[in-house]
Amino acid sequence: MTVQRPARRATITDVARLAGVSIATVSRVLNGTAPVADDTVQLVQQAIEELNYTPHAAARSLAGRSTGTIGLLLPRLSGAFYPPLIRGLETGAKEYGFDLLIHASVYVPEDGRRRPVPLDERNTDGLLVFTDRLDDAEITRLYEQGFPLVLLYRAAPAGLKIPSVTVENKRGARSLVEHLITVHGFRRIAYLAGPDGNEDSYWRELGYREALAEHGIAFDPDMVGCGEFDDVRARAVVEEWLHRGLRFDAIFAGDDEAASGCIMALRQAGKQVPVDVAVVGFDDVPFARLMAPSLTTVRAPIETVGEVAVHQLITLIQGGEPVPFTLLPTELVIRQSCGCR
Amino acid sequence: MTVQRPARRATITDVARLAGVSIATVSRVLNGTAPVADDTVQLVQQAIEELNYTPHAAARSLAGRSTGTIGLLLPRLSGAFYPPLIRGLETGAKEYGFDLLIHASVYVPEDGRRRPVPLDERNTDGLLVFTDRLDDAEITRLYEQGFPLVLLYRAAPAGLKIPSVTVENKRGARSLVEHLITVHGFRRIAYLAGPDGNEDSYWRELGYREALAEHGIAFDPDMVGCGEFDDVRARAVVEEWLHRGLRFDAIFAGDDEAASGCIMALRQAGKQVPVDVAVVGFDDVPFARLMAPSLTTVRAPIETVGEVAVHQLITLIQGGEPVPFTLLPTELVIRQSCGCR
DNA sequence: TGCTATACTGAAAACGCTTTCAGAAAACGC
DNA sequence: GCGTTTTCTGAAAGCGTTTTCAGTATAGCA
Repeated sequence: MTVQRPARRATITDVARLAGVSIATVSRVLNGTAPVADDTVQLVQQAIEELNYTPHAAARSLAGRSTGTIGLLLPRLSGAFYPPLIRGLETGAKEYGFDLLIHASVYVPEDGRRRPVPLDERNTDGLLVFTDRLDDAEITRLYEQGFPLVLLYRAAPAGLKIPSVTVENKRGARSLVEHLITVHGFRRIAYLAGPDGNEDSYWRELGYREALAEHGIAFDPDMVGCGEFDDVRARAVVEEWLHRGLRFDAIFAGDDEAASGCIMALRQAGKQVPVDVAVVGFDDVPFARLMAPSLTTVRAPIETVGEVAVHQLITLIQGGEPVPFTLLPTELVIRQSCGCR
Repeated sequence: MTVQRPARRATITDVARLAGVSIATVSRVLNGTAPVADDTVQLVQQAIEELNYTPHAAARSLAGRSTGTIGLLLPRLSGAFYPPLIRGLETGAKEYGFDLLIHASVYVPEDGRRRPVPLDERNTDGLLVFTDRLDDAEITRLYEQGFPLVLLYRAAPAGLKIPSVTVENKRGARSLVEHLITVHGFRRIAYLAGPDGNEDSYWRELGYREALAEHGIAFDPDMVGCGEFDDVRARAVVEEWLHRGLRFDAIFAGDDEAASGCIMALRQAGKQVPVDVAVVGFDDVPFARLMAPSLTTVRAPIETVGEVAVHQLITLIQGGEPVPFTLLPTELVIRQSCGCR
């Protein structure tokens, strides 16, 4: 019976002492980096078991080993869009035995100076970058250092060969708006853009404009507002439109989240969707089919994006050659909010 | 013009050299742990600026400083339930200038041995524990070590004074089921439990049973299935019930996620909600009001749970006295899926 | 049998930081 | 002007790992 130690976490030294070997040996059995005699392995493993030892991640990464962890940088985590993405990432990470550490950068650089991101080359083996907060300078630095990076829903800064994975935004948006025009005969279609500088939004707007042009409808800047892919923002914009007396027979809400905001605003104002005005979204998040009316949207394979991204990242980490650019197909999903059926 | 260094990250030594001081001094201006002459501070800050230096978190935590980070341990991250929770946590963390690192433990201890959790006392200042994966032994160890811990939606293991925050599950469930009974006259009400061992589920079932008993309805074990708070699981269970010919006029789905699964199963089978069978959920996640039919449920202040939890944790971190147990009130939200209006 | 390659092991340096200790310089009190 | 604080600073130890280097047995081979 040994005396009860203070509940201090066991270190490699404790293990070594208990097993009667040097810490170097313990490290070796831990990592399998050099041959160790079977008996010794036994001893060490017993000691590890007994002390309930786990290596100190910080120390390990300090000493320059891999961390077995990949990081995800997000602007935020609220919204129906993220769960499927995360699920895809989890699936991918799990498959390769990596841990996923997530940082939602809630910080706005209010005081002018941006706070350092707590996830970087020193505590992860690679980074998935979704946020546009991480500026190009930081990305460039990491890239030049050879640190594995994969970009989600955004293209690499000019000149950098960083793999990125995204979806066919333009094509999806275009077919969606074309449906509105050709099937339902709508001509006054409003668009709710995403956050400023958002690439998804940029391409979706392009698809929207192309569809308009294709069918001889003039683009009217008054018909585009900024819903920021957010339900409350979108709601406010639509309320403002209504208040202003803007006429439209359909709204392409930018994404599903914003679509739900539109519907709430319209309902509040006594308008029926889709008979008075049609509303369509983008993404096909899980609740889209459950909404009243069920939402016509574009299915973006969000979960697949996650899986592919992790796959690319881990390929990179393991020294392989990743696919530089992945564009996942989108698919029109006709339900009722456009006026069908 | 200095020669372009390899894109190696600057260390404290680089800063010290550039500023012409010792690393100790740099550390001091960084942390304000001892008085430093104004001129020296200037010099050091200039050097930091120039080298774009950020301290190495791992090294810092190794050397025994606080990390400015709190960790969140979750079983998973997919599902409509999490976004509001996370939003609350983010709000709270931001308020105190802490970073939030999230680990969704996707790992099942398949090979018998549980993998170490990558978030612990060595890389965070405190931990929010949601998952039931983290076993009592580990919790106990951390607790005895004096490490700040707050439990979400679960009570502390016997004897440990760990603050926990949760919602009035029993009361909410009870009033929900009573509504079904007294207002709509339902007698055959099925219940979909959550994952095994889940405390929320335990209390909700208790509320369900109490309501039944109160109104002289016998509890029938055949009428409870396991939906695991998951839409696809719930859907499967309801399909199986239908297949088996189980009779029920209402389903209390355990949570909103499961409720949406129920509705899909029923719709698939040609049953109308709520005229053929009523469905009610729990949580009032954002999409509940948008569903068709809109979901009668119990509003659990998920976001508030997050905020309160962070608050408690940070109180603990800063050496204060936290509230040992917080029980947030729930509120019945009547919509249409129960048959009202 | 003697020599060499191989299996195994430990000492010690290194990773980037914080902190203690002690010393030097400046300020203060009389 | 002299002792005594106080302010400021640097050297060095230590945090828990990995890894290099230098061994010492042991096995293999002629």
